[in-house]
Order: sequence, then C-alpha cells, then structure tokens
Amino acid sequence: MSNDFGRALIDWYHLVKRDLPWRVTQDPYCIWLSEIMLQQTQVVTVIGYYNRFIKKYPTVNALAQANESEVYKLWEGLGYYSRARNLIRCAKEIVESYEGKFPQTVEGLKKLPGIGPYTAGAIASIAFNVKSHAVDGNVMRVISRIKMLEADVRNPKNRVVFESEVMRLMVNDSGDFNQGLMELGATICTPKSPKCHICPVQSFCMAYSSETQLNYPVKTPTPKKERLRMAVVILKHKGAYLMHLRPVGGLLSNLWGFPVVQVDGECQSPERLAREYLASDFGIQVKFDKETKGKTHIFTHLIWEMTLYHYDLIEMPDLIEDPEIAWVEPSAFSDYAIPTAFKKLLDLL
DNA sequence: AAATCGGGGAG
DNA sequence: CTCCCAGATTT
Repeated sequence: MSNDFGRALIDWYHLVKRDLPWRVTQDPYCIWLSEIMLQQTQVVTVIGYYNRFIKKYPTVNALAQANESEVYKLWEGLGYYSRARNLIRCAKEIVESYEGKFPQTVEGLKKLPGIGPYTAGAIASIAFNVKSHAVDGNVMRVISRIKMLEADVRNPKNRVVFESEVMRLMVNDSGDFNQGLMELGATICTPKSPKCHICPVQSFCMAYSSETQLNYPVKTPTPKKERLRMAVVILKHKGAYLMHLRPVGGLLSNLWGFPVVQVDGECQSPERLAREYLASDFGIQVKFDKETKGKTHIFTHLIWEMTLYHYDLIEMPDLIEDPEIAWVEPSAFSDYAIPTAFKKLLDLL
C-alpha cells in the first residue's frame, strides 16, 4: 500500500515537475545552495537569486574565497540574512575540513552551519540518494491530510511524528519522493483550496475520503506582531547620507542601514532621543532640521512604523577609518547591501 | 519550549 | 488585512 502511494506520487512528479535550474544537476553544491535559499522562501522568489549566485560562485571553492560583502549584496532582499552568513561559514568549512566535498550522510551534513534536519535530509536524498526524510511545511500539510494527523504543526517537537510517517511511505527513489511531496504541497495540496479533484494520491487520502481536508493541518493561531515606533536618522552632508553596517547577531545583521532607534511609548521627544543616539553611538553632533513621514515595514514577528528625523551636521568627527560607517551618495546606494525596510525609504529622500 | 530572524506571494 | 513559504539557531 505504501509502495503504491510512492509509485503514484513519483509518476505524477515526473510528469508535472517544473524545469527549475537546480533540477538539472545532482551537484551537491547546487542542491545545497538551492535548499538554503528555499528555506521559508517560495520557488518563484528563489530562481533569480539562484541563477545570479551560481553564475558568480559556480563552486564551493569559489564561494569559500568570496568577498563577503559581495555575497551579502547578492543576498539583498532575500531575507533571513543569517543564511548568507552561514552559507559563507559552511563553504569555508567544507573546503578547509572536508577537502571541498560535502558529507554524504544526514549526520555529517547536519554538523555544518545553516544545515538543520530538513536541509540535511533534502541534500542527502536529492544529491546522494540516501533514504532520508525532508519534512518542511508542505510535507507536514500533505502528510497530515493523508493520515489525518492531529499533531500541531506549530509545535516543533511534533516534527518527528511527520518524519516517521514519511519514512513509512519512503521508496528507493528518495530524492524524487521528497521533492514529489513538496511539489504536491506547493501546487495541489495547498493550504486554502486544495485541488483534490486532480490529486494523484487522492485514493490514499484519509482526509479527502471524509471531506475533512480543510481541517488539516492542525495549527495553533499565530501570535500577534508587536508594533514598534522607530526613529530613523537622516543625516545628509555634501550630498551623501550617513549609513552604517548593522551588527552581527540581531535584526538585519551585516546589512547597511540608516541609524535607527526604537521610540518607546513614554518618550516625549523622539527627535532628542535620535539626536542622543547619534551622539553616544556615533560621536556625531547634529542640529535638528525636520520630521517627515516614513514607511511601515512588516517583519516576521514585529512591525516597524518608521518616522524620519532629518538633521544637519554641526561637527564632522573623524570616522574615515571606521569600515562600519559610510557616507553614501544616492548614486552609490546600489553598491551596498540594503534590506527592504530601508530601501523603502530611499525614494523619500 | 519559546523567541528570533525577512520578504513576498496568494487569497 | 492573514496565512504561508523546500527552517535554523539561540536562549
């Protein structure tokens, strides 16, 4: 029975699969890069980034020797920027400790930075034909409907439930099987209006037979996003704007942005707050010019409501030596990796 | 176990 | 608007 499921799924996958750039190879470097980019990111978004990336860095050796700021520039706008940081770390580790070759086991792959349980299973099955599960959001939805599983997909500890169900259905052609499950979730077994009438595994689906497919997957409600008022510093001097490289570890790390500071509810003077922030963190003395309307930007777990505070320079400090500070003319914005939250502001300047 | 970390597509 | 996407890491 489970073999029949796998056969039906793979036959369908071979018939309909899209001609994606990372599907023309089994090069583990290409598979790895595509899987990292595809984390929490739709296929249509990834294609352009992937092609530009492979063109500039065709091998893991090329990436290991890359200029890091150029890697961030290629990642600009894709989000989850720690992926880019881990990508570089992983490439260096493979070259330095693995003779430039990817490990061929799930356990070996999982040791590398940026590779978790999903990505390890995906690379192992697609590049090396290891019989490993690769459970992502699509697969949890598909499997929960096929088997009418009540496990809450929001709870990470329930991932093992789906992993063992996948292994029960697994067939020899593990790479195509895993990709078939994901392709099914992306195109047929979709969240809101699944196309059960054309589903290749309809006859295996418990939820379909009881017309309960919309009850799955079980998922607890999403927590509300926090709204933050943010004061953005716009400091223009001789046609160039003050920007800085955001610190590693936090939000939008390793990308360039305008100085920005959170304004809490009791704050009487956001203008003074931003001015003091410039003084303490940048050593820059300024005079307030004006306040203008900014933009709203929505992140995964919070919302920035940005207001622009424009200043004029009183005294120019000696910042020439600081590589994390730059005075950027508008014509040079494209030389810097700037996240979308700040890019939205550029046409307001 | 819970929080953190982007941005865009789809409805 | 909300939900979701080929999730991983940190606390």
